[in-house]
Amino acid sequence: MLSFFTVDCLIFTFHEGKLKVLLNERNEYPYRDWWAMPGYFVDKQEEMEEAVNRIAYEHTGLKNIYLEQLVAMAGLKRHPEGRILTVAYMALVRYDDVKNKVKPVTNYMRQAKWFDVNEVPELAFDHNDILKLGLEKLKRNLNYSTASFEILPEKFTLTQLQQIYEAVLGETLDKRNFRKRMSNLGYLKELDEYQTGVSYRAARLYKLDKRKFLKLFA
Amino acid sequence: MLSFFTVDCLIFTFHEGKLKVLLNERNEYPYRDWWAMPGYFVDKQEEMEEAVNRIAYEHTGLKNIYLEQLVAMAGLKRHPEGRILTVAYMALVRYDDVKNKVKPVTNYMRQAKWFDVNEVPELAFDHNDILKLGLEKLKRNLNYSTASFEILPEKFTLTQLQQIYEAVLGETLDKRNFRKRMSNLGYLKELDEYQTGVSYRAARLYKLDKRKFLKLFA
DNA sequence: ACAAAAGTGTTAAATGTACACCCATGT
DNA sequence: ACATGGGTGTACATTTAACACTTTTGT
Repeated sequence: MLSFFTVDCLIFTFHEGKLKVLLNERNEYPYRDWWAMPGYFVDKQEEMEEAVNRIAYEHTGLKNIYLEQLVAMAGLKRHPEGRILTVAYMALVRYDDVKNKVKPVTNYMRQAKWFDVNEVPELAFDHNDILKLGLEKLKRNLNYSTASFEILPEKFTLTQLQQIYEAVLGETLDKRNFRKRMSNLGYLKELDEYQTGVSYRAARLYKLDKRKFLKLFA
Repeated sequence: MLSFFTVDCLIFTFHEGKLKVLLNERNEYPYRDWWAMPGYFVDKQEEMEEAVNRIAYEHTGLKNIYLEQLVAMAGLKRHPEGRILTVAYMALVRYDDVKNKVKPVTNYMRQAKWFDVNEVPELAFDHNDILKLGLEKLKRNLNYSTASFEILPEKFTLTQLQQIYEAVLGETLDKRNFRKRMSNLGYLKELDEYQTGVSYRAARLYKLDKRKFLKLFA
């Protein structure tokens, strides 16, 4: 039994130095054939947080991702069949965990595909607005959240971390100052491991020290 | 014609050195006789932003206040008659503008009253949770928003400004450092006017220089 | 040997923090 | 004269910002 509101999922990842967002090609009216954020109706007897996880899974194949509320949209004209309120959620996933798994398990959606955030087409409903709000939130919280670490491989190089900062902030940063700042934060664990498979000097790998991070913000 | 979701308004002000929140005593079931945030059903053909302004007015008498979206709540048990989704908004008003005007114009609510944020009773629905989220948002944004200036008289003393910072952050601040920091921001206009009606040395008044503030954050 | 990215320090400026006393006003 | 809050400066520590070259590795 369907409820009278929907949830939408704004799912970001990071791959090849670019910030990406996961979109579905719709197979259902309205907006059939358009690209849209994964989203659907919440069931009558289902908590919204359960629904958003279920729907993320059904439309993308991704499980156990951490979704955080972003905004509610209720414009009278946002949906052609009359006002359908939607609550948008936002999540960050590691590309390596999911690269082969982004495939809808319902046929409401034809496919799921990663788009560079700078190359997103015109989307269904008000989804371009939601994306914009999501990017702003990402930017606001960059320094106070583990967002960058949820989106990177568990072991990452400082250059990868810097690329995320640059992609999210939309500006380039000084390498030395960036590294100094990150070390001073004290929650990066320097590993005795190095990148492999690159044709140049392999970079050292780092991990987030979650304990220290939490201590800092509690 | 009523819609199937509500909006709630979290309205803050500042008076006598304290941060206050505006609550209604309910005259309707459910939660008749309880205190609650001003809130009600959105009309079917009404934009949510219009609704929140209308409802704020009907339940408190306040007009033309700037409300910003805070969070959507949709717990299955939040409303005794089944899930009613609500979108909570947040506003800041000047006590001097409104002190004699907080009076409901509907009889859904018996009265509207300012509560010290530290002395709020158990509220209807999940309104205590919403209040907590609102206070956190206030704190997060304190340095990047005009919140403190919307809540103060247009002409204010530095001590009043400091009291807001202290109330919102929940800690005391050093007077000299606070004043130095505020002057350095460059968007306070020092007036040639002074407090009146106090039985001690009258403090100089200041205004927010909106132009300079906007330049700084755009 | 070349291409590609990794890695590394210093200096100057700006900002933040700790701290205590005299001043002006109304009663 | 006293009670009350208004108003002020200095020294030190920390953080930020600008800036360029050498090292390592794979091909």
